[in-house]
Amino acid sequence: MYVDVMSSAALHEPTFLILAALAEGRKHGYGLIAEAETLSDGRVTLRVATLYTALDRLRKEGLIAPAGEEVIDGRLRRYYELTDDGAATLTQEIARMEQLAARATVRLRHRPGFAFGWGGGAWA
Amino acid sequence: MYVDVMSSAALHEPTFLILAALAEGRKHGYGLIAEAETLSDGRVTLRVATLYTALDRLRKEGLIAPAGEEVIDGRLRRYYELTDDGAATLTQEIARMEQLAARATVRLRHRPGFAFGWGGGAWA
DNA sequence: TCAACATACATCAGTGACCGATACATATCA
DNA sequence: TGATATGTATCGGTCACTGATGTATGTTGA
Repeated sequence: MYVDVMSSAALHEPTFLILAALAEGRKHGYGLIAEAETLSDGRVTLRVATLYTALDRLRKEGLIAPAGEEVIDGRLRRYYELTDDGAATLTQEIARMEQLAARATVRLRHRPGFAFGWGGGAWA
Repeated sequence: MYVDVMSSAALHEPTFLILAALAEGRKHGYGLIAEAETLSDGRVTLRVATLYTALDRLRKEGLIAPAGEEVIDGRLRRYYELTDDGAATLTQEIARMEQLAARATVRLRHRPGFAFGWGGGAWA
């Protein structure tokens, strides 16, 4: 299998959400859309075009793999699951995000004219 | 000024690095390339084409602003700085990344067949 | 009963951020 | 003097994402 081990290209958000959603276990297309919405607190709605092209691409890259088909209520479901390579990539991506977030936070605190209320910020 | 407050589109890595690099204070083009390289541990080299198109776009969006020009050793330097909107966007993006990273981590731990050694992982 | 809606699959053409290549100018170094 | 580093900037190509569209079945409500 051909795996670009040294790839450092950051995952786009929809792609990340697909891998993260599959981390729990196998899911089918529409299940992934629902899970991505949950993961992002409703911020991101996976579009079908994005989903199916991403699914195809990730399968070719060996990050996910088909995991059976079922017919539920007369409707076909195609399942996918994370491969070990996919889990490794996701792990790497999480580490990248955490490190960048941490470093950006430090720099923001050092910002000249740093203020606690910069207008429009919601601290929940 | 027109600001898309509810924008939920994730920043791409180069764009994020530019904003994060500017969080410390004003910087010029080549300074940003160096800072982005530092921030990403040498993983990401900002390309000039990416840099200048992003600088233009971010300026139009009001996230950064020109912050003076200088001539050092006969070479022109154009400086940029974060606007308050830019700092707010960066803050929001950091929160998004941290939340997604945390949630993805939880799901990965619940992964069926979860193993500690999945091949190729470097725990430093 | 039949139209509207939800579930579930899929494709096509357009957009926009990113990137390799290229260009120009000045300073330094071998 | 030719290569390398710093500094600016543009052009055309690639590719992930997206809006629109298509097909099919099951459910819900007037």
